[in-house]
Amino acid sequence: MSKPSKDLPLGFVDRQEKELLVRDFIISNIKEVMIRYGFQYLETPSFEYSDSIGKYLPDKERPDEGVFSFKDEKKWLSLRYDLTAPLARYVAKNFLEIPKPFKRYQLGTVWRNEKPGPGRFREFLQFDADYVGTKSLQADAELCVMISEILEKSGLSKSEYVVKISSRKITEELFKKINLNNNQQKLTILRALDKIDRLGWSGVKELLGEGRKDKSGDFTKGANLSTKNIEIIENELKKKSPETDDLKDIFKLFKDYDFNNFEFDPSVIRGLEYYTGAIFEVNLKFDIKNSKGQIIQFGSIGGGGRYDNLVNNFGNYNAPATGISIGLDRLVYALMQKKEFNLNQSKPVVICVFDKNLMREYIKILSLLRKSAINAEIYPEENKLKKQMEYADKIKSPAVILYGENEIKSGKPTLKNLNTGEEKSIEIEELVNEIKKII
RNA sequence: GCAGCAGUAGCUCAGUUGGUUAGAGCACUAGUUUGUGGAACUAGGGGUCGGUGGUUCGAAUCCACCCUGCUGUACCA
Repeated sequence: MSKPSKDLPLGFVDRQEKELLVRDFIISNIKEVMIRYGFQYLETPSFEYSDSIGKYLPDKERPDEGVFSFKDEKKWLSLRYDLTAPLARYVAKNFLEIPKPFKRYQLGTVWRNEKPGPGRFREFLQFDADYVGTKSLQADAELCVMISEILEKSGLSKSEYVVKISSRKITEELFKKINLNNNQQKLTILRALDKIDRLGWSGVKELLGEGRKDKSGDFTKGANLSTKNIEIIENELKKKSPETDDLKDIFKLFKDYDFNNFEFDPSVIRGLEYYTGAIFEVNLKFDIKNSKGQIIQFGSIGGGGRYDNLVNNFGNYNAPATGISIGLDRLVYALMQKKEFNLNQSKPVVICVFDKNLMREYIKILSLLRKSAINAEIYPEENKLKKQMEYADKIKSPAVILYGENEIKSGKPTLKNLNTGEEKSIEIEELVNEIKKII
């Protein structure tokens, strides 16, 4: 009989305490900022009906790739791939009850059924803040300011990240200018423009024209634009300041907020078709390495934008909205390379067991310590002292308490400081004070 | 999906032009110390050499296919 595999499915990972503590630290910053900015906390389920999260199901055995799905009785269910679509569904469902505008934030795991890349997994934690029910660009501006406050609280300096901003309106006007109506072609163009930072203008121009062969030999079909139109696009997108009203307004607001860690970048596209206005992307400005020390194409750690029609997809309510999300695990991954976090939670003092018949005494000491808010535990069984010491050392315990034959006579346990190795004989009543000196 | 690289102990890796019984460091277990961790010393356990098939007297080593991982590229509502 073959044993169960200890491998994990592609793109899924175990996450250990060191990483989780950094993540918790960031989450606590997020919550603090969210409360300060007046966002309310929401949780929606992991599964939604597949059509609710934006996947249209063809008459096939399985829904399209990209999401994890299964068929429940008659309907297809899918694990959510982001938190924005569930929000739109929630707003449409509860439209009459919720405040307008509705500001909500959410932390939740999302799943994507696609090939994982460096720092990208098929299961990851996302943070998402949205502002539903207002067209005001003050909402968009505030989201950028807010995200930057979270990043800086979490340890990034202004020179280490930047919020890039563009607007769907820029490309729309561009399409008018070159008289383009073909939706498929528009998509191809947007995808091409999205790659400027990686491929540079030369690569992008190939993609706008006939196509591009990458170094792996794979050929990507282009948008087949004329040389003249490609030139128009290049000229428009090389402009250093925006000409659309929405961005002009947002930039004015940034000034009022005294926020300046942003960059106008018309190549920010974000692929998503539902964006209708401003688009944001949060980028790190330092190199990220993998476990082998190679510098990798890390991409952005988050982004968002205005999506004025998404809620309307679910019904008759009209709720313009704007939102931003951060991939928390990616942020943690990057942050841990940049900074030493000293977030080790204080480990328990270990009470060694010399004789299981003395358990009553050990538990007395244990209770005393725990009541005084000292993390403590009893080694679970009678064992060689060496074993118990090794255990305490392994978990980085600050101290052990020895209470055996020798100590029982005087009634005074020995407290051993595991950093210095120093041992002291101490009255039980004084243990708490002595331990507090150590930790 | 396409392409490049890789897969040898729990981890990091060595293994010569194909040649007996496949190694090292770290980790692990036991002991030196039956009441003392982190250091040292001694001993020990642990491998379908990613898998399957082929070439060969003989394969970790060569060939084919497959699987897995990494990196790039494509896609990402």
